[in-house]
Amino acid sequence: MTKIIDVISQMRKLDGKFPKREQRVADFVLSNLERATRLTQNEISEAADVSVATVNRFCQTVGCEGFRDFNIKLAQSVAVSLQYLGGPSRTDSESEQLVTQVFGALVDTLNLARFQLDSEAVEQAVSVLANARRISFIGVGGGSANVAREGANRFFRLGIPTEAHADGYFQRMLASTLSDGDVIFAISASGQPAELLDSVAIARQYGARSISLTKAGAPLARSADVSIEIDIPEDQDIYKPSASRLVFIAIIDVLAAGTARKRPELVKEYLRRIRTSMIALSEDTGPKPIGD
Amino acid sequence: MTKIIDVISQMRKLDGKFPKREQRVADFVLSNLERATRLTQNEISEAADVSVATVNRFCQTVGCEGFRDFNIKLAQSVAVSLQYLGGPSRTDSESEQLVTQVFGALVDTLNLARFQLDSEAVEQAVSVLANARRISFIGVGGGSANVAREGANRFFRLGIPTEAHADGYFQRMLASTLSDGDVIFAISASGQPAELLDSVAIARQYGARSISLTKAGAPLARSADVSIEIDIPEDQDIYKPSASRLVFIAIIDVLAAGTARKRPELVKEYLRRIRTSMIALSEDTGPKPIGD
DNA sequence: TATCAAAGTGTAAGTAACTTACATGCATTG
DNA sequence: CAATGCATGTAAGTTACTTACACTTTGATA
Repeated sequence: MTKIIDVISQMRKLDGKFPKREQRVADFVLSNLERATRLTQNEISEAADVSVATVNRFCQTVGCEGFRDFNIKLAQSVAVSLQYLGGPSRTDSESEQLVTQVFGALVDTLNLARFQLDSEAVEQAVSVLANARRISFIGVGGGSANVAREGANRFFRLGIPTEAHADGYFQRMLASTLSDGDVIFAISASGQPAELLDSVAIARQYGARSISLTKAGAPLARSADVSIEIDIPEDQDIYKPSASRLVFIAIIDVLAAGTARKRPELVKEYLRRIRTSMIALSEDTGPKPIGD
Repeated sequence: MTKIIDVISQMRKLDGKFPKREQRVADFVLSNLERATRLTQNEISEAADVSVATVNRFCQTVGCEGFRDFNIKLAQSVAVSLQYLGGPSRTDSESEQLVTQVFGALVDTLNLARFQLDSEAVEQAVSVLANARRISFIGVGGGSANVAREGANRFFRLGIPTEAHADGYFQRMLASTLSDGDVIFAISASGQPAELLDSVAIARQYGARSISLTKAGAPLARSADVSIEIDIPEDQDIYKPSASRLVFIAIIDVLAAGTARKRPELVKEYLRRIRTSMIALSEDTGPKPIGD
C-alpha cells in the first residue's frame, strides 16, 4: 500500500529551489493551504499569475503525477496538519482543544504500542487462552483492576469461565487453587506489586499457565510463562490522564478477537445464548456486540 | 475555522437508508475506503456495477456538491482516520494482521468519535463536574459498569468523592439520597436500561445534577441535564470486540482532564498525597501517573 | 387489482477540467 | 556571438464530471 506522501513538507523542502514561475505557485499554495484545496488548476494558475501548464509542472516537481493527484494529496496533508497544528487562525474553543489533545494523545499512544507488540507473544497468549479451562484475571490499583475486570468481561462471552479480582490476599489464595489447564492473567502498569508476583508464582507452582500484561522489563514480565510487554512513555502533564490502561484494554481486545477466531462455532453459540437472555430487556437485538 | 465534514461517518449514518443502487456504491466505498480515494467516478461506477449518474447522486446524497467535492472530502476523512496506520504489508503474520485490524478499528473509531463530540456538551459537563460535591457513576452490564468504575477511578484523584455502582437496586436507592451539589453520571452503550433511567429521574427529583454518556438519541440521553451522545456504528464482525467502551473511556479522560484544569492547585495537592501514600509500595515514585 | 404519482435509475449529450505536444524565449557557456 | 538547454506559454487533445431527459420501479389509493 502507498503511504500518504506529505506534499506540504515536500513543498517546504523544495521551497526556493523551484524554477522562477513554479516558485510563484509554491508561494501561493503555501500561504493559502486550506483555500488551495478547493481551487481548480485553472484558478490557481490565475491566482499565481502563471499558465496552467506551469501549475501542472509544479505538481510533478513536488512528486505527484499531475494536478489531480496533487490536489488530493494536498487535501489530505491539510486535513491531517490542521488537526494537530492548531494553526494560528484556528478559533477552536477551549473544550475543542481539550478533546483534540486527549484524543490525539490516545491515538498516538495506541499507535506507538502497536509497533511494540511482540506478535509472537500475542500468538502464544492466544493459544494459551484458547485452550484454557478457566481464566483468572488479577490486577491491583484502580486502573489495572479495571482492566482485569474488562478482561473477564470479554472472555466469558467466548464461553470460557472467567473471573477478575483486585484483592491481593484473595488473589494469592485463589492462585493456590489453580492447576493444570487453568490460566492466571496478571495485569499491572508498573509490574511491581508483590500481590501479583506472589500469585503468579503460586499458580505456576501448581501447574497453571501464566500470562502477564505489563511494562517492559518489569519483574512481573519475567515471572510469567507468556509475557506481553509494553513500554509507554507517560505524559509529563500530570493533568493529562495516562493512556496506558487504554492500551491495555486494546491489547485485551486483540487477544479476545484472536481467541474468538480459534473457536468460531462455539463462540457463535455462546453469543447467541447471551443475546437471547437479553431479548426481554432491550428492543434492539440485532447482530450487534452484546452487553451494555 | 472550516470544519472538515466527515463523509465517512456521514456514510455510516446513512448506511442502509440509501436507495438500492446508491447503497451498492456505499457498500463498495465503505469497504474500500482507501482505494476509493484514488478511483475516478467512472471506475467506482464500474466496481459497484451502477451508472456514473448514480455515483454522482450518491455523492450529493451524502452532502457533497458532486463527485469532485466528495472525492476530496473522502480523501481527507481517510487521511485523518488512517494517519497513523502504515498499511499492513503482505508479509504480516496472522497475529500481526490481527493486531493491525483491532488497533486500526480502534483508532478509526476514536477519530470518528472525536468529530461527533459536541464541545458545548463537554464544556457543560466539565463545569458540572468541577463543581460537584460528589459524583456517583452508574452503569449496568459488564462494559458500561467497567466504564463507570473507570470514571470513579479517574475523578477521585482530583479530590472529588466518587463511587461507582453496577447494581440496579442499589443505584435507585443511592439516587434517592443525592441532593443539590451532587452529580449522577449514567453510562450506557444502549441508553435503554430502566435502572439508569429510573436512577437519573430519582436523582433529579431530589435536586442532583445529571450527566449521561450514551448513544445518540437514546432515552437516557433525553433524560439527563447534560448529555454526551455518540453514535458508533458497531462492526458487523461479531468476533471483533466493540470499540464503543474504549471511546467512552476516552471521553471520560477528556472530562477528567478538563476538570483537572479547572482546579489545578487542588489537584496537584491530591496527587501529591496519593503518591506519598504509595512510596512504601513501589520503587518508582517519579512524576508519573499514579496508581497501577 | 388497476392506476397514478413519486422516487429511482440509466443513457447520452454537454461542459468543465486536466494533460500533453510543441513553439518560443531566455540564460548560460564555450 | 552562437549554440545549447532549460523554462514557459499556447493551444489542441483527452479525460472526467455534470445534467437533462426518458424509462422503470415502487408504493399508495380507489
